[in-house]
Amino acid sequence: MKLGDLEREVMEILWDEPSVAFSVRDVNAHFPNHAYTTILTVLSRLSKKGFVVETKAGRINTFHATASREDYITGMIMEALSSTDDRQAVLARFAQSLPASDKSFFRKIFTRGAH
Amino acid sequence: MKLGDLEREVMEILWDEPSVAFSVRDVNAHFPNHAYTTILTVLSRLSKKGFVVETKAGRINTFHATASREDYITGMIMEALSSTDDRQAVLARFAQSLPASDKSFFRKIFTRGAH
DNA sequence: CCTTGTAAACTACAATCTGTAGTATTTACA
DNA sequence: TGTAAATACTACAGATTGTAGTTTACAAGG
Repeated sequence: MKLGDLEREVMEILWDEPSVAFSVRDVNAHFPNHAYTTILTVLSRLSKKGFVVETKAGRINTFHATASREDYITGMIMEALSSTDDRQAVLARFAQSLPASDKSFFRKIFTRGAH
Repeated sequence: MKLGDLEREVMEILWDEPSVAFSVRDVNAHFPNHAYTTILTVLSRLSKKGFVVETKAGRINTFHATASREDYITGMIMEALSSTDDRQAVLARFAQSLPASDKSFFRKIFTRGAH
């Protein structure tokens, strides 16, 4: 599922500290230009979309991300990849487009382990 | 830039035959359930978005994709990748998530060439 | 040249998504 | 039990997209 700009910005906050249970107020503290209820709405929608989990702690609801940023981004990449039936063409083009530092990182990953 | 469902379906037609100059009628032939003007609108929007080029051939406009499907998908992947400051974490997760066939394809790619 | 059929341009509209936030309601605690 | 804070509910506007009608242009044939 796709995220809007503000939704994504809120996720960034939660992703940065996966182990923290954020109250609406906590998140809102990062967005001084937005109303409390705006953040509340966004968090509710993120919950409905499955990106965050809402936990009742007393009368306060707290939120944390259900998956990591890496998972989310990887998911997007996989989704993009799945939209072709010529994966290798895409993978090749992708590999070619990477900056040298990413290439050497991949080289390390793929030359380790099973051959 | 993002494509809607129908926009994407139309692009698939053009991507499948990059060298063909499609008239609106040609494209519409692939979408019997859609009105001619619907396809015309979609192609115009794709043109405005830069995904297709419109060429006047006599009084008929023809369209072809400006980039390949591989380019488009690679672009989406790159965009996803650019949205983190920990590329390696994402790349590692990504590599790990690939099916074995993709992994071995990558292994081939990255063990060739400069070491 | 005038008609006619096709092509393109222009206009319109509804559904959905997202940002935005006010208002109403609940509830824990002092 | 009153009050402050938190949540739930409701609302709305702008952008995007699917959808297509209406209007205009125009080329070719009679």
